[in-house]
Amino acid sequence: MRKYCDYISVDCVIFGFEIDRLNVLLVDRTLRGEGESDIEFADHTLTGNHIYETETVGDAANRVLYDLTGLTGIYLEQFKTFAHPDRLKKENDRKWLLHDGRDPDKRIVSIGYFALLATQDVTIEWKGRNVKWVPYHEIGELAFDHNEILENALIALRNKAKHEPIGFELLPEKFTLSQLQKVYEIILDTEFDKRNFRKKVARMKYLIPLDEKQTGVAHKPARLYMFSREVYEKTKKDLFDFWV
Amino acid sequence: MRKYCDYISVDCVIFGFEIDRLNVLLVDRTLRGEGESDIEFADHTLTGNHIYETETVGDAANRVLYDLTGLTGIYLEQFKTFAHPDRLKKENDRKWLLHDGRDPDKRIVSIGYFALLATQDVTIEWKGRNVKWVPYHEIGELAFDHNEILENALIALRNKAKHEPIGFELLPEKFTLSQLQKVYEIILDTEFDKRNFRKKVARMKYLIPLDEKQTGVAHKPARLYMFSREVYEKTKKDLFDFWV
DNA sequence: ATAGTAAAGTGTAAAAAATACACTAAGGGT
DNA sequence: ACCCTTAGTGTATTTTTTACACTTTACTAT
Repeated sequence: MRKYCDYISVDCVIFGFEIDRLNVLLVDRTLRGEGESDIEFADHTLTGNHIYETETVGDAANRVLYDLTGLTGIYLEQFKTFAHPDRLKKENDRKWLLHDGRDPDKRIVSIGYFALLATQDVTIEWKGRNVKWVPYHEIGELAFDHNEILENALIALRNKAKHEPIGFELLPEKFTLSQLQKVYEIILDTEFDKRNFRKKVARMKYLIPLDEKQTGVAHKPARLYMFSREVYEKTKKDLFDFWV
Repeated sequence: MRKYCDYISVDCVIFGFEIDRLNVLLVDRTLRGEGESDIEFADHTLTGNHIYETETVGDAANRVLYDLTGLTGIYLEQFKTFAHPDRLKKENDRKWLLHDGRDPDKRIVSIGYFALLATQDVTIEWKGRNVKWVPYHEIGELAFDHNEILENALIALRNKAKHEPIGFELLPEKFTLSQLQKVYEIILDTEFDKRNFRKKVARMKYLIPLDEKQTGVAHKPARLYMFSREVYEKTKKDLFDFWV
């Protein structure tokens, strides 16, 4: 059996977009005592794990993602590493570490990744685990230093989204322009004018209009679009955005 | 005496700009045998060190920077973490690790930082160490995985430079517009039209023109400018650069 | 003093992009 | 047939980008 490296871990901030919300996949940790309703302690954490001794960190992040969602090939990006000497020294942290059979005194490096996917891509059967989608703005205090990791993930996501077309990763393969606009409005916490937004994206050749329309909606169905990574790679200008 | 944490290290890619070159501060490692000119093995590495058991990673990076340059308050940014299981398994790596009294079989996480400063800010007395400036394009094969770390540092620097005003960090406190233009041309490996560049930066209020001119040049002396971080923080738009 | 030289500094016209703004079209639900 | 909801579209104005070449200034060498 493969052994874990007991001082390197990955934490994945799994973002999932849904209609008009940005969700994060959290692990619901509830320890019960003797009686069924007798909660000893409860906490939420990001998804994460130690890495195997011979595994790359990227592979470990993909493994965590797969174990919790059943998905592969998901957009995943390393954004920051957390190694503060006191990062696992909050009130309950010691309890959880002991409960997980980890050495609570060991200094653990956690390498942060964020993942992007459409909430509905995680199917019911996987949701049965002790894992759940929580809207970003409703996330309270998390165990360990996971609030800090989460904040940094959102900052990284924002910065990336401003300069590279990754909003698509949060949508199903086929999407409408209104959905795309909403993704950016939510990530960047702003609003765009519909006509100007469309004028702008119309210039991006990697946004492919399909001969297909939305179905099952109680209003004029919108045209569907796809993102073409190939066209993007070919046409992206290595632009000097300059500092503003 | 403080103990090192033997599995966490920082590597600093220290960029220094000079006239029309981007330099990197490298450690010259040459081991001699019995005779003085009898080189056993020689290599170059980035600057780095293990972190102390109770030290933050950022403090460790600043410490490395201080030990090698005597400078404090330098622009420093974490850009990526390297933890591949085989990252210290090249030909000579084992020799160096043993030579440094490190366990060659231990998997070591290295957290990468890049630092920006003006080459001339590193004074002669510090240069006496086994450390030297090497122009980026003249850097050959480095020990360990340091070429990979270096490449990633440059990519991170480029991306950052496109979207945030950090070119100033590579210049002395007072600089000319031509120097600023050169910095960006070198970092981004491109050329700008002088008039258009000036028109563009003229809009940035945090670029403060001084009532001072260059001295000691054999041509029309240029006006000097300063970067005002305060004005920048106040006036920066949280702009949607959008993806191109 | 004069001429040479090296980089500084400056303007304009044309094209492209950003901004502000409001109505009609289409389809499903009742 | 009517209503509800979202899709989809155009124009005028301002701002930004782009392409492009000559004059100015201070020092240097004679």
